[in-house]
Amino acid sequence: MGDDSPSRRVRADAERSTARILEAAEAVLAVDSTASLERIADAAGLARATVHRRFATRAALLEALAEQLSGRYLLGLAEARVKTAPPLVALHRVTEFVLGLRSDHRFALQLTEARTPEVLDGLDTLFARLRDTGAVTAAEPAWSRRVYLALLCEVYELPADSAALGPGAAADETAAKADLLVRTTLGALGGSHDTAALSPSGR
Amino acid sequence: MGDDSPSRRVRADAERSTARILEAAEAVLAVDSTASLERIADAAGLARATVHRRFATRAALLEALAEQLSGRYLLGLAEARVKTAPPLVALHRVTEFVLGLRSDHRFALQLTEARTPEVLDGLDTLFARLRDTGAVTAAEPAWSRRVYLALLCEVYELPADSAALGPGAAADETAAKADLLVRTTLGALGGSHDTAALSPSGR
DNA sequence: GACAAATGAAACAAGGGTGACTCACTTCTG
DNA sequence: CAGAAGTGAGTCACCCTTGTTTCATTTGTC
Repeated sequence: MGDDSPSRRVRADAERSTARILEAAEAVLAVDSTASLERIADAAGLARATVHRRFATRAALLEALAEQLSGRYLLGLAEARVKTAPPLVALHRVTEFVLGLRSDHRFALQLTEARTPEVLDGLDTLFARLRDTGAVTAAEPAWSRRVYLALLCEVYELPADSAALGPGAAADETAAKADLLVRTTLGALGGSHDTAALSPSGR
Repeated sequence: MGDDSPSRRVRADAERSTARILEAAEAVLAVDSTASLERIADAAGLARATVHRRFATRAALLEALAEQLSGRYLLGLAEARVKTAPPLVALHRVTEFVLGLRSDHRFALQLTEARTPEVLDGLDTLFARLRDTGAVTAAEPAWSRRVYLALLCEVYELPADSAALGPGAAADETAAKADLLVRTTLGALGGSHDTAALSPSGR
């Protein structure tokens, strides 16, 4: 799916343009999901015609964007060893990974096509394992996943100096947010509050 | 603000039209917030011209819609005695009231103008009182409010037969959802899990 | 029943977004 | 350096939405 036959070469700056378009699209659409292609092109520092050359239609651009976002999430799930690592550890790792992304998650999660079945399945198996461990009371993984994602958006948009993050949050914002999100999610889902065993000494 | 001078009479069917427009707008815009006025008019069973007669511009319609929604929330807060009743009871009452509304809350909460300062303040004082009671650990009412509203959307969209609602949910769906939401919120915010004292025998 | 209010249908102009195309120009790559 | 790939700027047609207006018709209300 990557390189073609040697006959047709893809120039380096063309790929750079594509990346810049996707980047700009994510930033602009996060603010206003109805923004015109021209505004996206401006944000990317390119002409609108160039956007059309990369992505034939607006829908194609959105699709590519969704695919990219889904890919990032999948990578995070894989790196966290969602299926094998101790579920609490995996949850923490996924959370830190996702919060570390520059994506605007409220936008990303609204993008229907970004919620790939694979991503959802990954989270669901994680929450199923958390339930089997007893870390979570909620029976339905799908429900747990929804709660987690909803809280993810709220935590993500939390200002860095919020008191909700606890003391010393400025030191490592992402870690503090991950702690808060894990704690809040487990509490919401009726877990036994043993999260202290996770955050303290280790890192 | 209701009746005018006797000189100008507002016919009954006109008010009915206005109500139908707002109703249809809420339903249609909840699905697609960029839906055209024509689709709203169709859903209301009226001509687009009539919509324009009631609301000069699209913005005016949205504003009226937001005002209506905000009014409903304010009514719920008032009826729950947010400022005087025992906070846990008030929280439960607000929740039941809001879940009983036919509004699509995910849409309503996205509608910026519907989040009136009054509504936000009402919730914030409620969560401040919950914190003072010890029912909630989270220090910042604003954070508690955000968590509550985020979970509200998820609970609201939960299918009636979801296992997350627990046994016997079909009996009174709204009550079951309210229980779930209160329990989940208090858990998320680190409350002492004494919610059993609320739901069982009373109602 | 009479009068005024309200509506439906239709046409209209204005504005904006999308997508396709051309052509001159710049920038990579071999 | 030479040719090909990529880009910018401009134009064009098309469609959809918004907002306005007109006129015949229906519907409340007194």
